[in-house]
Amino acid sequence: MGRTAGRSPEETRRALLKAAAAAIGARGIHASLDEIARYAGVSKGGLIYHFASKDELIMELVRTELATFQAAMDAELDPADTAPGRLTRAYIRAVLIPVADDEVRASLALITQLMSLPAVAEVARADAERIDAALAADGLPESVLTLVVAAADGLSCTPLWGGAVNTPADRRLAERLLHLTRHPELWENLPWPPATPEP
Amino acid sequence: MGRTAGRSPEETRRALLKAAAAAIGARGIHASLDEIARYAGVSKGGLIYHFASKDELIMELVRTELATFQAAMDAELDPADTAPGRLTRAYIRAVLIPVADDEVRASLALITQLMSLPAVAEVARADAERIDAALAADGLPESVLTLVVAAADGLSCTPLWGGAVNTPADRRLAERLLHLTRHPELWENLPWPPATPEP
DNA sequence: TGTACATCAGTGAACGCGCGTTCACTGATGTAC
DNA sequence: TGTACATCAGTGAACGCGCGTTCACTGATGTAC
Repeated sequence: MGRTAGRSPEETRRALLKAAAAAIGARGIHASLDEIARYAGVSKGGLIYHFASKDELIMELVRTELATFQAAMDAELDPADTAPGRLTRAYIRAVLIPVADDEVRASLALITQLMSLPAVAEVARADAERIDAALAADGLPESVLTLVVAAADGLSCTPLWGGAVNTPADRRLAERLLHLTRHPELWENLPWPPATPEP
Repeated sequence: MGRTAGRSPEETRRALLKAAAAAIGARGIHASLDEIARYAGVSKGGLIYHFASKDELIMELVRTELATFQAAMDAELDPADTAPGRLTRAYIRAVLIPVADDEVRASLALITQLMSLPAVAEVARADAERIDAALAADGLPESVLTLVVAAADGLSCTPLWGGAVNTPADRRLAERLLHLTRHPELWENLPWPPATPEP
């Protein structure tokens, strides 16, 4: 059989990426090409027509995932917000975007699966470095930025160990983190003990 | 050849687990049994004598990793510290134990590799639930516990995305988190805006 | 507007290789007498 | 204290299966004239 009627090649390609995300998230990085292809409604050969190798398919999947997070951050960036910390606020909101538990878990499962390939880890590392640099230039005091980013990251990676996500306590913490980005002096002016000197 | 002189079976077994941790951490969950066995100085058959299947080897590795973290927490538990939050302080110290960057990264790489197997994820989830329950009963106000645990988790999972670990800013944040567990009112009494009502 | 032809978007069988598992065998160690 | 025998702690070859990749082939689509 030749070209399947009723679907453009681009749609087939997107279906393959979506099937790859679902299969790899659910069954691990060793989900077979046959499985992925069948899930997208094509043969293994059809998959290989669009992505010359499994590596190519996976790298393309990674690029779309990273782009999706960047798009989420852009969407959370408030044009009316010009105060210091605006990017950090977008980051917190994007990281903690309230979606279904299962979705968060599936997305994390996919990412951890993908990260097991060194080539993927390298691409992700470069992307993380870019975001870190942008956050560092966002105008917040370092101590508050460190706290707020660490806490947001911590909330978002909890499901990695199987914990619950987006509990009421989590949401209240998120609110407070956002508040701190607008009033960093609250954190900085707490009566901290003197820092222990570096050895 | 029969039993290799100069090493007890228990030592061989431990060497195999150590080799498995190194190989899986470095080359992923698909590190071959042959590779692991050779690294421990035995044949593939010798490995299978100690662990009947790859699954059994991996599950044993998981159990030792979880036990190692529990032991680290126990070691950080200060017997002289009887104030509320003592367990939480041990948790923070255990999670952020200052070791070499490479070690942290290797350990996280191993864990994420292992977590890709559903059976492992289930065991880890149960263990995380047990620790969460213990922390919840540690006598700290929920809001402070949520903040402190999230921030500690966030600091410790940063290398997952390739970030730097244990920077001066990180260490200062860790000090402050520990301080907050002793003075939770500092956090609670900040002038927070009223919580947004649940929809 | 039909038609010939090139290219696109696949199919499905076959290949080959890596790897987990099985198995027959063996030298060292422990133990009963 | 020597000796026979069972068991332990392995070796290394072979098997078989899953899976990524290759390849010959094909019907649908696009395009020049």
